[in-house]
Amino acid sequence: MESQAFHHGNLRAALIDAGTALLESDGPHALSMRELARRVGVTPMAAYRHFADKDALVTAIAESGFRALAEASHVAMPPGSDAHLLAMARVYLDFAVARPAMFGLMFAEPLDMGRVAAMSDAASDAYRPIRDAVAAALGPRADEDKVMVGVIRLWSAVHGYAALRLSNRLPRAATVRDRFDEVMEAVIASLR
Amino acid sequence: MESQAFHHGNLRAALIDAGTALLESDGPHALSMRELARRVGVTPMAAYRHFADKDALVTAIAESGFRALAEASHVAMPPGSDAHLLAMARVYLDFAVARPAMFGLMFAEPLDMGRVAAMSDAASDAYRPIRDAVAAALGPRADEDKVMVGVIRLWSAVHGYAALRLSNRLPRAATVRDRFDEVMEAVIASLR
DNA sequence: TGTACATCAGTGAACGCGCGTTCACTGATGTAC
DNA sequence: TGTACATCAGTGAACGCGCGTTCACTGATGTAC
Repeated sequence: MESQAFHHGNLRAALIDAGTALLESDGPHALSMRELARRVGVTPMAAYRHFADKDALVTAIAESGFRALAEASHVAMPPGSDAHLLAMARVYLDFAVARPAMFGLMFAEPLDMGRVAAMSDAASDAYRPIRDAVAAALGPRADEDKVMVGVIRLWSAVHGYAALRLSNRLPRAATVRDRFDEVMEAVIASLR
Repeated sequence: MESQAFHHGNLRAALIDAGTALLESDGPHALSMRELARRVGVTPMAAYRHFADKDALVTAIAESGFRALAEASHVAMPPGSDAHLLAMARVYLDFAVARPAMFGLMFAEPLDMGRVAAMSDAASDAYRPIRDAVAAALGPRADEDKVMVGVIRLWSAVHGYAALRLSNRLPRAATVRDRFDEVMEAVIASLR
């Protein structure tokens, strides 16, 4: 794929990929239209053929993060079991640890979910596995309201742990995986 | 305090205050040495008499946020009770909701706690009330390790809820205060 | 199968801007005698 | 109490930079006939 063609072929995807890489290696401040165009080997203005402005590109990058997270959340394991919930929690934490800048970007702004439809969809895709897993764990007798509270309890705990760990605000001893498992098991056990 | 004096008098504090205000009104991107100097009515270079560089100023602003949070965390209530823990959780959430940009800044970077001593102190001040409250709730028989796990469970839940709420990732119905109380009560009840 | 031409996806130069920070300086303050 | 002078806390002009975005353009592609 190194043709010198005038037409790039898949510039949109290439920009998002370059953005994802740059985000992780140099942080969110490094994300710029010019630098991404440079990395993809294209004129700054070429990006504007695919994104209305910088904000649109950044949003698309965050969106791709949500999609990756949603994909990783499909854990092959009997749904409804405690082990299933724990496995999903681990996926979430592992994602945050492996891609801290992306994780930060995804939750950085109150990205107006109404305005950016695709973003909203991607985020929902990430939300659904959690919801379904909790619903399965609580059993068919739990109504939607109970499921929602369960989701919030679990998600808050996992997200909070991940966020605090990334920002180095947790006591040292807490950052090893076993501590995470211990904490999550307690949360999960208390869910029903 | 509107003297036209050559010497400002308390430039350092004025810059931090202006930064706090600007942060909340215009977001973290708006924080700049030049703009803050402008707002305080001083030459851009004057700020460098008090801060080595921009990073130092921003860190000082985040630090002031931690101090404000720590101060607000001194809840007048019998320590050790569930109500005390719930009240502290509310303080945390209220802080995040009232000052979302500050909250974001405080946890934005893995602010190298070793490098910036004052920052580390301020963050510790914010941590201690939580720790003490959990220790009181668990009683004197709980060893330090047990307390730590309790702190992580509570803090993760509160922080995660706050972070998710600020980024608009929670289901709508979950954002009202009653839902928060419900969730936190469940967490607190399951602590011991 | 061949060609005209509309459309698509880039180029390239330029703009105005605000930023962090440098440098050399000067007015205000406070302390030693 | 008065004054010399070191130090402190600002000024003011300038730098170089990278950015987002504008404008007018041109080469490549693919479709209609």
